[in-house]
Amino acid sequence: MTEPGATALIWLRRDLRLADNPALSEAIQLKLNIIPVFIWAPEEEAPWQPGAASRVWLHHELSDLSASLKEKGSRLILRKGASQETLESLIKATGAKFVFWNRLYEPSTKSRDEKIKQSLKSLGIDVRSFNASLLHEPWEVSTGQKNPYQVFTPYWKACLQLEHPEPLKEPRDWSHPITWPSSDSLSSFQLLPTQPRWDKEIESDWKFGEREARQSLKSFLKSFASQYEINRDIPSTPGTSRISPALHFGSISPRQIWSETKKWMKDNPTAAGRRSAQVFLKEIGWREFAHHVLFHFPHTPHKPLRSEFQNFPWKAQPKFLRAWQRGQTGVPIVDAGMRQLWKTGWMHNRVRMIVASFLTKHLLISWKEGAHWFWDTLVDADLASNTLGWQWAGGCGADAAPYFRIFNPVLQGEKFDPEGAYVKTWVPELKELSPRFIHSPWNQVHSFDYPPQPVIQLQEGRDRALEAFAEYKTKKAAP
DNA sequence: TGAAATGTTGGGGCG
DNA sequence: ACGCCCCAACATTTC
Repeated sequence: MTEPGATALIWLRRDLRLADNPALSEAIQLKLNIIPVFIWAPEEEAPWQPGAASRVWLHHELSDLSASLKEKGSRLILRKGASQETLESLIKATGAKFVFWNRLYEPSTKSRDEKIKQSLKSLGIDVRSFNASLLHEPWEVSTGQKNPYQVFTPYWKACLQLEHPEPLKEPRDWSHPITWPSSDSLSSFQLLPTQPRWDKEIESDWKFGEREARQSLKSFLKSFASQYEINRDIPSTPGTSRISPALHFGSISPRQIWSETKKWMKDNPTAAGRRSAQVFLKEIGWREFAHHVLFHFPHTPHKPLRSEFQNFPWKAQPKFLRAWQRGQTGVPIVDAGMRQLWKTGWMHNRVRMIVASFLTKHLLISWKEGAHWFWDTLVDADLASNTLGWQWAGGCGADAAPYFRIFNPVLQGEKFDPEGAYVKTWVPELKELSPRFIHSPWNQVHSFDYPPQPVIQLQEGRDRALEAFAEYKTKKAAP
């Protein structure tokens, strides 16, 4: 290891993988000595620094990536501290002439990275950034009038017209520096909880790392993809890919998903299978759309995209909010979802829509409260998707559900969890109830340790929401 | 990626 | 046999 090649820092962030990692591959292509670096600086993403569940995921992801790098004779250099100073001190310590990274798109990370790029360039460093986490850069897709899209369907149509590059192969090997800079320990990041070790449930529920992510995509395609169109709405079945947390931290990339799914479609020419695969890819599309919207409307994490909702009179209702958070609303499918989230860091997508509608419509609590709770409890928390999803539910976002589209949690339960299997898994108090009453236990006399009535009567909540939204609309129209 | 209210149709019971 | 009514099933409109 005495080659005289120049050294590159590969600043890893949410691209925690070796395959399809353009920053890494480019540096290898240039025959540079590679120093992979991860910097823990959560305050730079405030107020949306990784939440508690997200940190647990990150811990395991970093641990796995570190092991994979070791197998390659490399290392993952971990550092705590401000990103810019840390990079500068690493440059000083290693003599690196190159700093490569893959882009992030949130308001905070985007402006931080731009600033760092300028400042490193002024030091004479060759700085390059790449696209690793989106099929299409947010600025590559625009309407006929060159505006950003605000409606999903035309957005996705436009995306489908574009080329989708193949993912990069995992590099076999590359050059290492002669001496390594020092690294902090992963435990010094303190990503795992201490007092109650609530992370154990998450740890046993998920598998981490790049290899596992690709494996779970493969087994999803093999076992579930052909039935995805139907099964994805049934929360008691493993019908979804559950790939979202891996996508967030980049142990898998959307290009890899796109490419694998397209391959699968070629081998599975049944009409139903093809349709299902397209529906699955459309979900990847929603993620892209969310990044597109956040990039062009960076205020949306704290303000509604549709500005006419700016002063909507959401109610505070801390008691109801807490009941919702803890899965104690007395509405079975809502409580089941909220408890699944609390326990495993994940909630089935169909149920996310139901609990979000219940919070914003029946309880008239702000979408922002929901967004904050999800941010802290989801292992797949992603600012773009979280913001889009919650504004969709609250009716104030891009391509949002109109205010009168209110989910009835009883009907949703009966439709998508007809036997009550999902409810019984997460609300075991109700496991003796028959399917007939499982979604509306208040209709049957029982003595279970479960709220005898929902926090709000469903009819009353629905009527109140319709009234509130309608009144706000007319007030806006004639101020 | 909704649900409820309202409207329409047609089969069958029944005087 | 006929017309009336009921209501389920489906369609459309409204929130």
